Amino acid sequence: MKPTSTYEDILNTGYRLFAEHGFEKTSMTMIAKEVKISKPALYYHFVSKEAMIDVLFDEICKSIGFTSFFHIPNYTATNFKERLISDGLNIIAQQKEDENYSRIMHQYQALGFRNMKYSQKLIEVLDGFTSGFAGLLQHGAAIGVIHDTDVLVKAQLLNMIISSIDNFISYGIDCNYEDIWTKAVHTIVMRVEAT
Amino acid sequence: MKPTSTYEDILNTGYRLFAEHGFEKTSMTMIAKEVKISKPALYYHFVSKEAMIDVLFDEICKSIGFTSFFHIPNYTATNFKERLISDGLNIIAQQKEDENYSRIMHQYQALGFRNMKYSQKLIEVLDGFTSGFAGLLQHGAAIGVIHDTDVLVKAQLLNMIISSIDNFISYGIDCNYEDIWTKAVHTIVMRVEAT
DNA sequence: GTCTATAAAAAGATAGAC
DNA sequence: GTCTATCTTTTTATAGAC
Repeated sequence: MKPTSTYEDILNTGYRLFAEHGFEKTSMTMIAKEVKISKPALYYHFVSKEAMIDVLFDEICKSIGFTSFFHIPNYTATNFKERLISDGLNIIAQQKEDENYSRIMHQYQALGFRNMKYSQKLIEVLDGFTSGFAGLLQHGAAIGVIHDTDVLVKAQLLNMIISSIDNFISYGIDCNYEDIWTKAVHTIVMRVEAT
Repeated sequence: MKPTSTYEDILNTGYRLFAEHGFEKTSMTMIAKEVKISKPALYYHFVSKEAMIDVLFDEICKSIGFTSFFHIPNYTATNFKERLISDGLNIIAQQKEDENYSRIMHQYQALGFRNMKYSQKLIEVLDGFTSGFAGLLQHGAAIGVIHDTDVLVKAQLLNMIISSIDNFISYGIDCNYEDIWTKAVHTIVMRVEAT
């Protein structure tokens, strides 16, 4: 999958430049110059600009599923709430760390409006979070720490809050996201407990 | 602001083509052809492609503020919850109606990563929704229909849910958004009332 | 695997006539 | 206000040598 070091170098540089300037405003010339190789050398590794964008997309999609952040078996009756909060905070921390991630994902989202091959995967990821949260809440109900009412809607609300926090961070809006997520978990999942 | 009919024609066509193909993939030639005028005629009305994109952005921003959807004076003790739900459903209905809107706004959001003149206005709109919801909840607390605890966080959560619903709709994800918003209002704002 | 040189197409924008 | 014709720049991509 990654035979040469140049190949990896190109992918990393492409990731950064595409995030910074967008797909259209990033030319193959720019990438070649940044990697310090010639344009034909670049085309030796990637048959076209689109192919490079697609490989990059596949690589990114590998690491952003629900199961990359939430491991249901780790959730017990005693740690359920704290674990849900901290795993969510983990996503937030990761988004804050790499701001190129949000930028490039917005590019793929825009591409998705015109090409289903992008939107399909993105929808899969989003749906994965909803069903992931639903499974997690179901598990919480099974071990008796939360109510089992409206599980799907609650899962969708959690997914939407996490998605929006990511979005707001990418805008550069300065909120106390940790506080928001914590309160969201309390409000949506733990409404029967004390405030 | 809109002297000629051709001018409006260009703006409407630009809105549609930019939404469908993106800013970069929509050339001035395409727009001219679609409006059935020549390219120089197009440049007579808009000094550059960027100027056209900017005018379009201003026009859109005029109509998407919090106050376009929520009118606090209309909220009374008896209709508070129902009004909050129905005004939100109104936004959802509007997003569903014009799918070009979400598409073009994503383009502006992508531009905002590289040019503050776009992100600033977008952030203003988002912040406007948060402070708008906060004012609305404060009003609700003043007339005694909801608790006045965590008003800002609740406002941010409502904003995030509405933003995400818009986002999910633009992805083409098929949920019962009306149900989600209704439950969100019940859960976040009305948690002391009966389910 | 990498290079120099170059093709081929398309973009934004303008000159100047009507 | 609108046109035909054209300029200038930049883009993706390739031919062919090393």
